[in-house]
Amino acid sequence: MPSPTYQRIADDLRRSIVDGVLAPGAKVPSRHELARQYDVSDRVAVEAVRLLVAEGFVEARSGSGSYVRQRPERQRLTRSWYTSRRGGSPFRADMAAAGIPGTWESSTERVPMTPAIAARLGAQPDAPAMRTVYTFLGGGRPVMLSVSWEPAELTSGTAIMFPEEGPHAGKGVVERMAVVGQRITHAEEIVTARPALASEAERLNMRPGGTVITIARTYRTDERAVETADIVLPAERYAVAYDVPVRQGSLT
Amino acid sequence: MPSPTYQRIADDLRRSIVDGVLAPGAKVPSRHELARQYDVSDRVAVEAVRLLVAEGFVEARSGSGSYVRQRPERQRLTRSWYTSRRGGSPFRADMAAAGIPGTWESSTERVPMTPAIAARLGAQPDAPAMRTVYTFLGGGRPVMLSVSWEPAELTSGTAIMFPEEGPHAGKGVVERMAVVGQRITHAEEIVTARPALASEAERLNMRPGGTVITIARTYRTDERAVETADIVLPAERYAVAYDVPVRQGSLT
DNA sequence: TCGAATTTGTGCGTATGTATC
DNA sequence: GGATACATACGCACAAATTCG
Repeated sequence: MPSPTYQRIADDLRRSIVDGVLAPGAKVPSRHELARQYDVSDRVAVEAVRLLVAEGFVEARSGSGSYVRQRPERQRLTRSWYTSRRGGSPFRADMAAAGIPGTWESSTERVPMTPAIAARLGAQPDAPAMRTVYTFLGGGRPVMLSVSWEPAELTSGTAIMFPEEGPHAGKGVVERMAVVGQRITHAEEIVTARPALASEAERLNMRPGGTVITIARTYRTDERAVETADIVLPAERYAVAYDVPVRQGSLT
Repeated sequence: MPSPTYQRIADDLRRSIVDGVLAPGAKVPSRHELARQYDVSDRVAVEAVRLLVAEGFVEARSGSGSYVRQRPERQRLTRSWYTSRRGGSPFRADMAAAGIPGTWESSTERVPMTPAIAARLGAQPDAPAMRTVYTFLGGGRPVMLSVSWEPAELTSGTAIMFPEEGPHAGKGVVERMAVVGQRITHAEEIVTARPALASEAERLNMRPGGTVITIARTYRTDERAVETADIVLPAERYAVAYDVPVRQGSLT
């Protein structure tokens, strides 16, 4: 069972691209040319190029041509405890490491928890929560989305009720929760990847169908979960770095 | 600028799927039916369904029909130090947690380091290394790939030269390196996601174009890097979990 | 500024092969 | 074996964007 023709053409072009024969920015043969070169109908050439576009190798500009995409360099997001020291935000520290000014916009609302969030926070479904929606900006452009949930029970009526208002704004969850006596000792982060939702792709300036990394983060004290967030970032532009301490098994 | 017809059809179907109107396993209208319903050519219906297939919402079975795919449940891979205790392998522990027997195949060769690997290990390019290629199996099926590199200088001529042979086979890097006096204290893991290479998709039983999570892991002592590995797993079937210790800033 | 050529995006109708039921 | 459905392919057409003389 031979590969279909459009696959074979796509394979040829893909190899040329990864081998550098077709450099980033270079023009991919137009569909007329491909059709001629491979002696096929123009529709087949269209399918081949369409595949490469879906894979992110090629960017097609209507009226102009199709060009080899330059993949952006991946920026590293450090997700370890020591970036949250010094009262700064981890996000700002990461951006600073890349020489980019990091800022964010947010809005907070009091809403009932969804069932999934309630499970993560160990609360009753529909328990009241403060939900804060963040858009993180690197150099003014949106680069990361996050939705954070805190049990209203913990913060209602305190100075940290609204995460991004008051004297503790922008200080990070660990310091804020300390204000109400919650001593966070660790965070759980569950990382995976999936296709971007249409709304996410639009907000993050991604091509539709691109993939995002998601991090489900839950901050905990030794007793309970005090905050959980869903973080979304474009997989093409980011990698997340963890430092995992290794304890030698002294009992073996 | 109205969306093209095939997009509109795909949008309708996608919404039906995520809303549950079309349940997993349900049959998607055939292209003839779609063409009739939307009063378009069958080619347009083909494009619409093809899009959903590429997005992973639909599985097309030739001769039978197109069906709503049920997304597999994500299995959690715990990547924290405490799973490596007790002399077992972290992978086997994770699989056991899911009730699946975990095994692996491997082969080891002495080869020079690639430039990228040498940089990760802090070695000269082309320095000799022991490279071990793993295929991890869950219930007999391949679920994870990994390529591990160790500086030959550390293990040459010792009992742990071949990671999967001898008395220390299958014990994990931490215990093996302890045998040659290397006390591993932490691991760095850099996580990201990208489209699967054709060879990876085939080995992992993924659909072509699917996305994989990659983990670049480096084990270190306090002095140096002693092992590094590239781990590849299907994003649809896995999530990786980290437990991040949080140190309260006592100096602030 | 205009207009022609090029290129992509989308669409139509048809045809053939093959897998499934 | 026949009906159905998907996969691939051909050839053509037109709109919109871009390029360039």
